[in-house]
Amino acid sequence: MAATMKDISQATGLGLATISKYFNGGNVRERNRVLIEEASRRLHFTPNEVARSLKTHRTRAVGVVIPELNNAFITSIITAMEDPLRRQNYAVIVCDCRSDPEREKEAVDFLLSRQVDGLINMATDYTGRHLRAALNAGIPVVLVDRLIAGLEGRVSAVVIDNARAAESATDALISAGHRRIGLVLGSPKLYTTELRRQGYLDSLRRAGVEPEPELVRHGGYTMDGGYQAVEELMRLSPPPTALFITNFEMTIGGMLALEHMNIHVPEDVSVIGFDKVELFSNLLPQLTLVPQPQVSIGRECAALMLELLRAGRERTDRVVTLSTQLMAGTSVRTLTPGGRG
Amino acid sequence: MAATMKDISQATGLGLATISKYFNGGNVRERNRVLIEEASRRLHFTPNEVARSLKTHRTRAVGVVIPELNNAFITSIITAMEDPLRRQNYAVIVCDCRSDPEREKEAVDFLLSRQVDGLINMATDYTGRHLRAALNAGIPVVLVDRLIAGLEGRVSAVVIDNARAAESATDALISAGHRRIGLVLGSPKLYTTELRRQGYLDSLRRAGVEPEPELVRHGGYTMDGGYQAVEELMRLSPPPTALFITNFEMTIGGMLALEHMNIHVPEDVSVIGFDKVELFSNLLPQLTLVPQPQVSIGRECAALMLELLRAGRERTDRVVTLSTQLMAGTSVRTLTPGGRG
DNA sequence: TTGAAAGCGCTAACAC
DNA sequence: GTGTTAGCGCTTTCAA
Repeated sequence: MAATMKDISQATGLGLATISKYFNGGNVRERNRVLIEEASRRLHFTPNEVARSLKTHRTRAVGVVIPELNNAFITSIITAMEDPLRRQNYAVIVCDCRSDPEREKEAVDFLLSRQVDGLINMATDYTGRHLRAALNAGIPVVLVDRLIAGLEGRVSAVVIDNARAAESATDALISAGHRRIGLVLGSPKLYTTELRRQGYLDSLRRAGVEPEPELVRHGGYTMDGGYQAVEELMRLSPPPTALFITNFEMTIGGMLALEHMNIHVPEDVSVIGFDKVELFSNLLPQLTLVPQPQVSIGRECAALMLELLRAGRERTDRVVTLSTQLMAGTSVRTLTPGGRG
Repeated sequence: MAATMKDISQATGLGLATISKYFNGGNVRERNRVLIEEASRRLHFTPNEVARSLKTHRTRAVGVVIPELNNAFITSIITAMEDPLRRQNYAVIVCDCRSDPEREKEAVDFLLSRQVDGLINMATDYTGRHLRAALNAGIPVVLVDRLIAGLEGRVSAVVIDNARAAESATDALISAGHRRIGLVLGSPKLYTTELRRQGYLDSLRRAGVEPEPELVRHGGYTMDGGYQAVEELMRLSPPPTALFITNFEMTIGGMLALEHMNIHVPEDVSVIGFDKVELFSNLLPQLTLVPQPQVSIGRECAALMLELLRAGRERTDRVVTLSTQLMAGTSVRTLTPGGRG
């Protein structure tokens, strides 16, 4: 059994309150400080966080609920947020819900029963039903990557400028002379999917290009989905002269599809991808893409959460929108004004 | 403030003990069961796990300390272990130490102060110093992927048969007629590195092939490291006729190096890789490799931990070794007996 | 089966 | 600056 403050109290002859105050940064007479430190070392004492939590009603734990742990985009965000949180002595409890709304709700309830001080959530359930209990409990919630309609003002969030990102990518293709631009999106209804669709459509509209439904495909943000979507797009007649693929996995899948179909980039088709994942950036060295700032997203999340936690009841929820910028590679070819074939 | 048992007690007119017993699966009169359930629903009551932990000295939390969260091999193991643990109502607290022994020790201490019931660790510090406090505290420790010399009998572990895996991969190259086999390892001294080296050397020895130090390189298990190691190996004269690359990242890096050097597989050089990561299996479709059973590793870890947790003080630590099996692709070419060039 | 009561290890009044 | 004490929400004897 580990040593308790009582043990330190007995060993030093000091009262419990003094020991407690010492461990909470209070002022203690130099002589007693030494006594306490010595006894603590000798008895391997560390304050029991569980007891502390019960008393203070704060666990110094934040729950993180994500759709999938096995995903480089997500883990790089988590890695980035873990650091500042841990530095403030917060434990991070990660729950992966496999993109299942049912499990997502279970995860939230589970975390609430563990009395986490705050919740960070890349939401699977776009209705936000799973968060109700957390909101009722009054703990701060920070959404990441995806906003939830109807929760405005009740939660904070960190997102990127999805619509603008998609718009400027499409703009780039249009200014290179492309008119027939294939779009590969994630699952319908997902926050990011819809905003990226919006940006694409806005760009087309401004350029006076009539959107063609057959050019828009859903690849479910998976590699297989991307593969299939690109394959289908390139089988159209005429095929698109350019593709905009809106996440990392689908971009990899799409590039594979092109390779297998023996279609060259950018000679036969121009491509703009999404996300830059460290490990694999070398795989697609020359791809023009919209990198997401995962590290900033993660840090911003942590900072926002810490701020909310500090503010307590008087907190003000807010949405942080990070901007992105197209990163030019050599995968976009400028079409000569004359022709298309 | 959330409802407590006291509230339920008042609402139902029952004693605290009865409520508690109900929530711990004890027998309660039917009429009271209904009362309790009704009141709990109405007041949104869930037992406060923190209070429970303080009383029972068990937090139902296990700490997981890993070198890096941003790693597909590791996340697939964690994903696999999270499931069974959560099903038993255990929280999983993951700490990533960035392969820094200092941070690793901090993570262990942090988790101990949170009174985790057990520790799962893919160790960075091969001396095991960081685990001392955990062992003193008497909580079960399960090592994953890497054993630590000197801790035998005091910890459990789940590993693969590294030496045999490397041996059979090398055997395969040797029976295909290769004698000059380049080996790309992780960092020296790491458990897996040394055993894989061992297996390679054993295979050569049995075949009567003199090992050549210049053919063994360390790529630090990173993609860049693999790239560089393979580049160096292929610049030797004569270059090796086959390569055995001992993890996933280095295999990707190595394949890139070969591509950039315009060296074809298997025409110019045979390759056996390591690890199979779902997302990217399609990238190297025909590669002969040694897949690690990440899912089994994760599940086995969870099962072992749950077993140790159940056994309490009378637990018996043990090491689970999972076997691997070479997965044939088309990246190994059989050399004709006559020639080498 | 149920209830009263003690106590897990700590914090925070409050009095000194 | 320090000590005394009540109590956080729960589990667990023990007696009824």
